[in-house]
Amino acid sequence: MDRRRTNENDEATAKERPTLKTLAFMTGLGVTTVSRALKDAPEIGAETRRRVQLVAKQIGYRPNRAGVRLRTGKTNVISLVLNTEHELMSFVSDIIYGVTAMIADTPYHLIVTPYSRSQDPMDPVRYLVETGSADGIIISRTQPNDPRARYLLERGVPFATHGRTDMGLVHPYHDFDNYAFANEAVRYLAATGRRRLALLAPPIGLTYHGHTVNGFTDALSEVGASEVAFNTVTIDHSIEQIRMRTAQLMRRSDRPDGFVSSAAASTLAIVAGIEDAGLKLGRDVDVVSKQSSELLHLFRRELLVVNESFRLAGSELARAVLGWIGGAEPGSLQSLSKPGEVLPYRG
Amino acid sequence: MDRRRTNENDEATAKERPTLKTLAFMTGLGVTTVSRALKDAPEIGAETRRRVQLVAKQIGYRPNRAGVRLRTGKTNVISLVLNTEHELMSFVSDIIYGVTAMIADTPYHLIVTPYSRSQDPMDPVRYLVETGSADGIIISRTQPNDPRARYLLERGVPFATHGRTDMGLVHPYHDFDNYAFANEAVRYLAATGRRRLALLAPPIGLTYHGHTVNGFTDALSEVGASEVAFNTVTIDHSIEQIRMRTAQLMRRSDRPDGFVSSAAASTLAIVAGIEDAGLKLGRDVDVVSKQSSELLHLFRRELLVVNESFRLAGSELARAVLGWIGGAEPGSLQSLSKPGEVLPYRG
DNA sequence: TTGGCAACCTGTAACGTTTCAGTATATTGA
DNA sequence: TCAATATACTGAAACGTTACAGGTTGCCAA
Repeated sequence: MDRRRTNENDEATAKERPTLKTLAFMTGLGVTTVSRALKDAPEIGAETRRRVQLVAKQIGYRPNRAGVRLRTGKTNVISLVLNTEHELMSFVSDIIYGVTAMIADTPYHLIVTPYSRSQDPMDPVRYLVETGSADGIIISRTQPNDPRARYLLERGVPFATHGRTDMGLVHPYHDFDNYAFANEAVRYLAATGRRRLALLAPPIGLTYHGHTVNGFTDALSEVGASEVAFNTVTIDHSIEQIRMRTAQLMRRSDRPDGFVSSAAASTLAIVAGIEDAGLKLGRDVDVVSKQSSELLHLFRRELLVVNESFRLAGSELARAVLGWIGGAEPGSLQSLSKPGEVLPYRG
Repeated sequence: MDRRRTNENDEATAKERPTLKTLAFMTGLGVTTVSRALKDAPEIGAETRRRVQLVAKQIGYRPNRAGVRLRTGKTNVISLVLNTEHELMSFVSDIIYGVTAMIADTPYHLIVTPYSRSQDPMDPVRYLVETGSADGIIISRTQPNDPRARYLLERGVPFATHGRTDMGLVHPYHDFDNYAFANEAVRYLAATGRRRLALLAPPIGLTYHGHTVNGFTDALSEVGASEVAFNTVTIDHSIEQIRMRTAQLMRRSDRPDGFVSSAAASTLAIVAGIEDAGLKLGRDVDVVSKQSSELLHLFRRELLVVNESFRLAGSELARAVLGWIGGAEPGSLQSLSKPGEVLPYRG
């Protein structure tokens, strides 16, 4: 069916959505002039410009996205690429809010492009590039040698990564300083007398796994504490698995007296495992955990927390992508968020 | 700048993305024929049809979204409208996954359209409709008399609501049976001897506030238990406020011995408040709570939970919207999800 | 007066798609 | 044999936008 408007002439009191043609008719100008006037082109007279813009505002003109996109290739879309199995709930929610807050006053829309375990993480990225579905892309779960980043750089598609790469290539990113987090967590535990520490790390393969492990081990040797290996699970594992492994670990004679945990949900599992083994948090063992919302202290007061804002990450990532689209240098669009102090429960 | 391709003729080994014109050249047919062949139009010869489709698949032809959208008005977009202040974290994450899972094998993209406290909830909906930005809309935080639903029905825009309305108008929805939830929660508590119950309800104004309250009060009179008013806070309030109000309540002599809570995060606050008052969960008071992920039992084993799947909600809402777009009767696209049993901690 | 030039404006074409109104060829009915 | 009809295909136009290549004025210098 053809959805063409019934009033072929735009003279009728247009109930239809106004277009450049409508504006051209109303102002008595050509569509070209109207188009340029709306973008403040210098070859349009100042008075005409103001007049066109006034009328446009009055009748609520909004450029047709499909028209612009077809003609220019510009989609005015940012895509957030998410793994549907392994992203943290709080991550998804907060990063979306961060991104949408940043693009709120722009013409950009946010589309969410998912991929699942069964798929190559490259799939959604390739899809977006090949179909020209977005002007900019945000990817998470960044790897040291990340084929997605490499591919996007090759294609010249603006993007930003949540987490850094380590390929000698320059691109926008936002990252939380997980080295500092793990380092400070260890120091804090050591300062309270804990000497045998275990780390529940991010999944191997992601860049911040390395950062976290390095921060952890560096601090261990600096404070003279030792590590109790706990690398059969990562924060990608299920609650049940982490809990079971923790309980297992805590029943050994060489059990740790301190944990550093990279994710809040995993921390719930660690604590459950500790208690399964009949031990008591705060007495037998301390746990320092990252969290993105203020829930862990409700869970157990004895927990020690470090806050990481995913909302900030979302905003920064969106800012970076928009900046790149706007012509800024990719190298100038990198940010690293420092962890705050390790926080015990405050009254 | 004009981004027109350098090879004006499509004869060159097209490094560019193939279009109908490319296919037309390769098959020796006209673009019209190609277009129709791809949609299995009956007036195209069976052999030609197969040939075109084969070539299209071979070279990876994908219709240009902007072209289709400009010509037909079809956007192939579903928009999820979210409140950035009050949606639950788990809700956002799971509903997005549910929706994306359902639209994965369709040409649809999901865009997230946010609105904040300061805005009229109608704003994003009006924006979407006026700019024709989506073929279908999913809205949450549904009200008994919901102006968004009324508006979308008037405009004939396909949509589905998370939660029901009560305006005598028929439209697709998915809802969790919160009446049954509250009812069964009360019965369970009563069966364990609890007699003075408090309800932490959804925010007044949303339809499921009424459902929940009704299920609660109906069950109260059926089992002969009494209500302890707890309506100074709702699940929209902050953790701190709920906690404080709970503690306040629990210090009164006529304190409740059972709670029904409509959201997991709020339950954490309730428990904290209970403990602030020096009381013990499971001994002095029991709490039945909805949850959307299996975390509450890690938090306190004594909690009693009822599961609500937001992922299911996302899938069902997407299915409903797609169904409406596909021409199904709105009235046939309604679903109500029954709560499972109240679950105590299982070893 | 005229040529040159700046300032301001305009028509046409094109992006990729679908619909409309055909055309050409083969097939049928009488 | 010829017209009517069915089958298979096609060109042109249009959706709304922007880039290109102009077109008019009016003014100034020569």
